[in-house]
Amino acid sequence: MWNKEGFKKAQLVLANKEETFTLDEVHTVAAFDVSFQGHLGIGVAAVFDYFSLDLLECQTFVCEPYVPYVPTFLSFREMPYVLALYSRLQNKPDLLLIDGHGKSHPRRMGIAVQAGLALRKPSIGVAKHLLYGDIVDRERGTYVVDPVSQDVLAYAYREKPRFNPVFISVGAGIPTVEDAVNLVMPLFKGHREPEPLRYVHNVSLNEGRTLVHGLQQTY
DNA sequence: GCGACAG
DNA sequence: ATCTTGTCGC
Repeated sequence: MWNKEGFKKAQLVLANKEETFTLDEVHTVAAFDVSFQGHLGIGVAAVFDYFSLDLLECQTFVCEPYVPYVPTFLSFREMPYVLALYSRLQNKPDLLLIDGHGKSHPRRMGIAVQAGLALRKPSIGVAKHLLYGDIVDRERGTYVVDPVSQDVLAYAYREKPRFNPVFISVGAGIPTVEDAVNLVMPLFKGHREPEPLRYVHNVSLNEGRTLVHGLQQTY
């Protein structure tokens, strides 16, 4: 079984791990997302051309989650999907885009960080809700800073003035929040979330509904 | 003790 | 995340 203390220790150990990889030229980007239908989790990964946003590949992985969702331990629930999906990708991407936080996490160990470390690939987290940190308005925009160290943890980005922000944070292999923002900006096309994440989210929901319908026809 | 809490 | 109906607006 699992327990919070064990998870927390694992996160603290990982937090000291060295990142032996860095971001070089970005030609392709892969987005990951997981949705849930009943007792099943539907993970989806899609690879896109970074510049044209042409879809190069899309993979799906369905299985029951091993652990429940517990705040600050999301990665232990969703990482299995990310790892399985990545291994199935024929086109290994240059950059990972993860639905969730990176270092904007109480122990700097959001799922985007763990995914980047595990797969040895630069990664960025894009979350729809704040998990940890204080919102501060600065001249250059709205940021999330650590309440203790004041470190900049994320950038709150609004594609349009009326949109709720998404929180862009560094996962692994990327120096600063500014770098993460610069890398993700070209992927926004008028919606709250960047296109690759919108795509995998939609596929995940559709796959889930298809599965449910298929099961219902069994009755 | 109180409030917050990615997906 | 998911459970859920209609509704306002570009």
